[in-house]
Amino acid sequence: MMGGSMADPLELLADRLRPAFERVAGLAGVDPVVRPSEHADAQANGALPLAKSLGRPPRDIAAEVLAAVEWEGLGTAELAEPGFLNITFDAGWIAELVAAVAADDRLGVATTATPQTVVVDYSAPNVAKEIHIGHLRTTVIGDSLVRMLELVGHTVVRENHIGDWGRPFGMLIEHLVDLGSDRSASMAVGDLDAFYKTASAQFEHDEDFATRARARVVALQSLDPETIALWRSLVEQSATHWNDVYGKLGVLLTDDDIAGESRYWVLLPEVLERLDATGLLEESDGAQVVFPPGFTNREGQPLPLIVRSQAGAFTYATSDLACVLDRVERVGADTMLYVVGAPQAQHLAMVFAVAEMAGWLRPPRAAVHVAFGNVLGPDRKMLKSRSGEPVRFVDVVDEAIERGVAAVGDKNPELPEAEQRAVGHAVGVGALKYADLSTDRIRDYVFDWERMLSFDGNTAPYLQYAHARICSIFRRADVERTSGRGHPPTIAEVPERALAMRVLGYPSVVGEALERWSPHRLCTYLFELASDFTTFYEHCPVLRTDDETRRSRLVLCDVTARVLEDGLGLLGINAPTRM
RNA sequence: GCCCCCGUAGCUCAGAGGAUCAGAGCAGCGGACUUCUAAUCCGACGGUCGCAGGUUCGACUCCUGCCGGGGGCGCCA
Repeated sequence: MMGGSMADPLELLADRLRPAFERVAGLAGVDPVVRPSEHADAQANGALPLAKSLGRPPRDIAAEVLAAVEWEGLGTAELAEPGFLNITFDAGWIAELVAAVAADDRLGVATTATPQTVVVDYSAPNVAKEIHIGHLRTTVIGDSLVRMLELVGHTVVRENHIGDWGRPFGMLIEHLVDLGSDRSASMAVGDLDAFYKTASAQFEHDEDFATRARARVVALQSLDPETIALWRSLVEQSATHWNDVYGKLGVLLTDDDIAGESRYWVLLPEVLERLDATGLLEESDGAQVVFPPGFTNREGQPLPLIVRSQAGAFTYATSDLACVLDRVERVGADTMLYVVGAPQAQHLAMVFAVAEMAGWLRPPRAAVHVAFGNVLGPDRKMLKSRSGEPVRFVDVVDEAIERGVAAVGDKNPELPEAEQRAVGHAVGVGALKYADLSTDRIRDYVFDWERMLSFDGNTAPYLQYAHARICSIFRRADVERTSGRGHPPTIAEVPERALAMRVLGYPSVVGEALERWSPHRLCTYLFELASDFTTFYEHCPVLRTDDETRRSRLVLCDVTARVLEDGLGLLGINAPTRM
């Protein structure tokens, strides 16, 4: 799934060293273990692990490799004890690579040699329920993965697995009926949670209502036209609500991506039949179950995946299995990503295990749980509103935008008002998304407006600011951004070299982020890139220097800004040209 | 009780293909604005990488056991 690179000096170095290591070792497939180094541009550690198997001192191996490699045009290498090779690249070589990247619309990011169809399951709000802070991570992480996968050339199928089916819909529809169809239209703008709660409370306390609700479930499942119409209106009005959030947030999901539970419902009997046909289905306490090996319950007994309850109802496990079948057989998915919270790990592991047992999920076809931790409040507990309710997603996005606009207006009051709003929107939403994406997804993270909106440190505004400064340089320079592309810059000063090297690492980082399904890898890189740029900016005048240096540095500025913009784009974050 | 995840500087977090990785940002301290946007930069300070063992030439990184925090564990999704 790697993105791959055409210009990463570390990869090119590894390619150059590998044959030498293999020759010296007399083995194939030797890893030269090339890494960034503090003592040079790169180090090759490959001699160390080889020492034991070859029974030779690592320094002898390294010395032999050093002698066997053609260094001309690439750089110089030194041997360091006990067997490292420290490599310093020729400035001219780095400059040529930068020129190649700058001339490339893709900034060196190659398309994959093995394009796949990848289903990305993310966001998953519920019909007639408020979309809340708990949906932030899945939405933002999933969207970023979609963008990265598309960039490297995979066919991506977004699936928004909304909760739009099941028992609760009896009471929800009955409540809608009670409100009257004329009032139903206003539900979307009202409080969805209030709607759900009222229905739920009435279900518990009003026996008549509960009876109607139960009957309504039956009507729904027999696809009674009137009931379906009511159901559809609930779905549509809820969609309006979350589409509002998606729109403000700048998320790719549309109504076309909706693949809710209702879609899989018709496949449930087939799931059972097919499980039965494979002989996996067992009866346990009156329920139909499958026992995937390796899972135990409280008593240490085998833990079943229940696909049909005692009462004869299908479960969400059945639905998830149907989902696997659909994605494999209809969509033709090679890889299925489930961007779902970490607590679901066991459930998903069991579903995947059963799908494998049934032969629906044979390697290399793979299902991956892209798990993530919680969003925590300042008290380090799950973020809640003051009333103890989950925080509404729309409120968070609105506040982010408000804060972003306020910050921009505060820092740059000269900006025309319309631009202040647009830039503020990008800054606020960027800050929100970046705060979420920049932490290793498996961990919980602490939600903090102050920190995410700070212009210092590893934040979106800092990256956006670096980008805007570069754009400002070009406005002042009054030259076309494209003018220097393809011309090798002069790599003389330390900050120029550091910046150039960093730029060249972009494709590998995209590959790494995809390999681990971890956008935060890309965030770390972009922060380092922005830091390298500001150091360069402080120490290397671009405009106030001789023409030749100016031309050279503008090349670095241009390519840096493009990597920043492109990288932020992969995170779903806009890079304004002015802040 | 069993299983999963997390534990790195005062705070928030990187680093997990073993070695030349003890890192960044923030806060605090000391500097740098007749600016290419100081929304920034530079410097010093700051940690027995939860604890204890083990494997190895070498462990923040791998293994085992503890401790602490969070989560999951049959008919809700």
